Amino acid sequence: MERQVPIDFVDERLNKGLARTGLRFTAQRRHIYSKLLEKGDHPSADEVFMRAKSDMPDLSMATVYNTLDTLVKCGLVRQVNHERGPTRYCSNMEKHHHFHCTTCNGVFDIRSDPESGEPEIHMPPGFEVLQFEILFRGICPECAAKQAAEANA
Amino acid sequence: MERQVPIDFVDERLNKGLARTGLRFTAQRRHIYSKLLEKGDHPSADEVFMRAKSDMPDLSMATVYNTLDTLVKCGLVRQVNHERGPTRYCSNMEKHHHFHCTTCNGVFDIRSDPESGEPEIHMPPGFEVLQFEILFRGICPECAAKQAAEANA
DNA sequence: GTCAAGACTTGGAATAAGTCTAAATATCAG
DNA sequence: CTGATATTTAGACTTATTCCAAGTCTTGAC
Repeated sequence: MERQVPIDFVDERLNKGLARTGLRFTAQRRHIYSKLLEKGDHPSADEVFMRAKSDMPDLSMATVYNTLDTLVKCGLVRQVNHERGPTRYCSNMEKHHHFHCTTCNGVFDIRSDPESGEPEIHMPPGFEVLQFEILFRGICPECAAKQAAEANA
Repeated sequence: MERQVPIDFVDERLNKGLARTGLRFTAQRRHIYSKLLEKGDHPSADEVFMRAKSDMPDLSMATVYNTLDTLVKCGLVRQVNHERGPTRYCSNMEKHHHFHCTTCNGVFDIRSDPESGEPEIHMPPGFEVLQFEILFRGICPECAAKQAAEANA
């Protein structure tokens, strides 16, 4: 299940992401990010902490939370919240969707078909979809109006 | 913003829902459910508590949590979790999707076009969509296999 | 109607997840 | 190398939710 992620790849991505936002490159950020990429699953902050701590024993939980937030801000990681419970993190930034198993609570990536430009979904075999929901994110009319008013002030 | 919800309507729905699962009709369940229907928004448990408590001062927070879970089980209410933060509740059970405003954190219902059978989405004017995600729920291959094995045992 | 059995509600204690704070440490530009 | 600033850390704190045990209400049987 473990993926070998070349450290240069981690460094390059991380550097780019951090540079974009003027943040610093640190050993902790590199370590946590590489742990996320290594196993491309959807761990909670707690799971990230345990995985990362085994190789970096002085790491603190606060740093894990800080770093995860940082990675999200840098656009290197997505937050995933589909249910009551701890936030999970997803290091796959390719356009994709999620499948949430209501039995084991697992989260699986479902990629949009990369061939076609269309948002065609290719559900991998074995997944039984009982329900789906589309979640839009953006700016609501009221907030958009406020922002427009401020811009004109 | 308040909707007048005829109490008979509340009672009928609630009765049906509870009957399906063998649960009892109580004053608290009726009260909380009618509060949810009255203002068709997406309140957190805490907000529900405050709204409901004003008319029913002895109501406890524990009952609000219990009742919300009960209503979810009865299929009268949906849980909504799109971000880190308290769970929200949605009493609109018609097929629809959600828009999450990243500025004010508000949640808005986006209905699937009811005319066409197609999952065509009609985004109301003023909403600026920056991103969207499809969330599937169901059973993953591993859990499905386990269930099948158990069924054959 | 009365009663027992079980369902429901309640307040408060307990837990889990995440945030905040202030001091120590690391990084970077010059 | 040094100062300015960003980052990390441990632990206290807050918030959201769950658990628990005692009391109350509902219901069906008589």
